[in-house]
Amino acid sequence: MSGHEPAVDMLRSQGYRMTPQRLSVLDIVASQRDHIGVDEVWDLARKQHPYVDLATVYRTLQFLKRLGVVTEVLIGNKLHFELTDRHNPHHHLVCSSCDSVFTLSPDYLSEFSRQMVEEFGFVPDLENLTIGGRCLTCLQSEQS
Amino acid sequence: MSGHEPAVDMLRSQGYRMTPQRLSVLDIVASQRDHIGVDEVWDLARKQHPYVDLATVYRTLQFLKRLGVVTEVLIGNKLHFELTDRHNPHHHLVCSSCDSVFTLSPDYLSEFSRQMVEEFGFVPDLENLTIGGRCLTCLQSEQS
DNA sequence: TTATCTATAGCAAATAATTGCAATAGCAAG
DNA sequence: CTTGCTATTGCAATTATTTGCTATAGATAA
Repeated sequence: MSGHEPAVDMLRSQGYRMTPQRLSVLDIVASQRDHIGVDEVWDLARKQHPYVDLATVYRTLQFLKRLGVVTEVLIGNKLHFELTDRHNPHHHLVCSSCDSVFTLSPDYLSEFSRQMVEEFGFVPDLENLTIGGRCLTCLQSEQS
Repeated sequence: MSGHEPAVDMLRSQGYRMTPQRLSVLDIVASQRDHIGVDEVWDLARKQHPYVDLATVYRTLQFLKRLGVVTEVLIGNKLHFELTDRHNPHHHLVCSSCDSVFTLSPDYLSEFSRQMVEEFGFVPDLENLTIGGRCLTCLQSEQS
């Protein structure tokens, strides 16, 4: 009915519960074309429910992130989220000057990831990694 | 007298000012063996001055970070800082389970960095990048 | 020295995100 | 359908960080 039945079953089998609030947050993130800020998720969620607490939105997003359902992107100093795209995985590059977000093929970091695991037993969470820096446009428009 | 004369001159020549607060924060970070949390910097700074505002500590640390003098490390969800070590540059890997911090040679990401610049004109700030993930110890002690 | 310019500090308030606790409500079992 | 267990919510408070504004005080030049 909402298109998330497999996810719901998966949750239940793990001892988690599917609540209207969670379903709502998931639907909202899933229906975005792009990543969305926490406050925007909250605003949209409140249109569906008489009241949804902001803390619940935060907790739900972290919960879905832990399950790998959504991906976190740090823009400026606000958290954004997008539905994890298993068919088109990518990393995020964010310009600290203009907050532009660029997506990057995982190919660029797959060797790095492999090395971390192999040499140090450290499994990096590149899925939710935001790499900060300066984009071409901002670098060019900087006097020095 | 405090060992930061070159830095002070550099600041002044750029139009910045060296204040007792800034010098204090710099000294504190520089005297740590390891990275240090913002609140700890604040506590130590207040021992040197009758009053130093927490906002000043935050602003000073961001200021010094922008100049490349200190490096930011995100541990858990608190910012830590360490003196940038030009002779032994490194990245940080942080376990999201136990908050252990591992340092990593820049060699592992130099090729990646080069590619970002060359292919996208994006200059990543790997200096202040914290890579999250799970360390070997935590992975082993996880039931599943 | 003294005057001047303006970067910086203190302060208070705002913003972002997290957390503890008691009440509620999923959901599995009977 | 009812019951019981406990995951999850709402709520309030807390923590972490940032920001706007005004007064202060570095630093340069007269």
